[in-house]
Amino acid sequence: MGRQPCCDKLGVKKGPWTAEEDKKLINFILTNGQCCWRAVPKLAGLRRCGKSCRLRWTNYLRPDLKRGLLSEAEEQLVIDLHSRLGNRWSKIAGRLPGRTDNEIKNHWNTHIKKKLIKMGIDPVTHEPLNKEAKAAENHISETDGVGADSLEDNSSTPTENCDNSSTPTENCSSSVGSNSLDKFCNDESLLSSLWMKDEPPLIDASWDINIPTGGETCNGISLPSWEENCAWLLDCQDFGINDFGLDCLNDIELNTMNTLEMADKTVA
DNA sequence: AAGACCCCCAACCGCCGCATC
DNA sequence: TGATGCGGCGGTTGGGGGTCT
Repeated sequence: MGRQPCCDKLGVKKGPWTAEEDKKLINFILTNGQCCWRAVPKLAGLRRCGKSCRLRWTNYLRPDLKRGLLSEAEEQLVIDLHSRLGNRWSKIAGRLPGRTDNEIKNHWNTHIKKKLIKMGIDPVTHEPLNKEAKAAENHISETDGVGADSLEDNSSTPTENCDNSSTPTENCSSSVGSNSLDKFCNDESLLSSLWMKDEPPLIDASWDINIPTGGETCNGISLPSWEENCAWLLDCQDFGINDFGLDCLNDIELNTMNTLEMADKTVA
């Protein structure tokens, strides 16, 4: 017997989300938190697959998301992490507060890849392109390696991952012929903060408990403020703050919103 | 002005790992 | 121990918008 599809294909809507659907999903999660995604569509009154709801929330609606292009620092961080982890976008995203794996993956494919090629660096191996032919010859004989896995375990420093890799993408980037990347890799304070043992996943932190107040930093990258994150939602012409059914917010959340509103008025 | 082309990114698809029974 | 359910991940796609001719 085959596996059941993740959702009942009949009557399930696909394609771009409407403002109305977003509202429903936001309302539901603000009220109930993130629980069983499969049940979310039904409980929230959405004709969507649970998977689709999860994706929409994590990639677009989550209030702790940073929006806009990746900064130079973030880009360099992505490059470095990719050289160590390969295409494990969720792991990479976990090191970039406010960024999603989808966003990083997209940015990699549309911007960074081209940039690296232009710089003469192979985006897969992070080796200089003219070395690729030689590297390919030698690669077959390289079978053992722990680089990325040991990184995931946070059991060693980055420089300790440089010896062997099971795949080209997991090679240490120390040999990359990019001055800026080398400079970045040699930023000990930044890197040490990235590879700290027992460091909790950044992205996985509960957004509704630790609402960033703005100006905070993580790994040297500034976190978005609650205000900034709400702004884009509130700017949507189709629905304003009340349309989200914010009456379902708890006191803390409402206080936060009120404080921000007051601050807005003060600044204005 | 309009058609062709390109770029970007939100969303989908299929697979995998883990938990549970 | 295998079947099943679920969440999560990474690859891919398609459509909208921008640019070029």
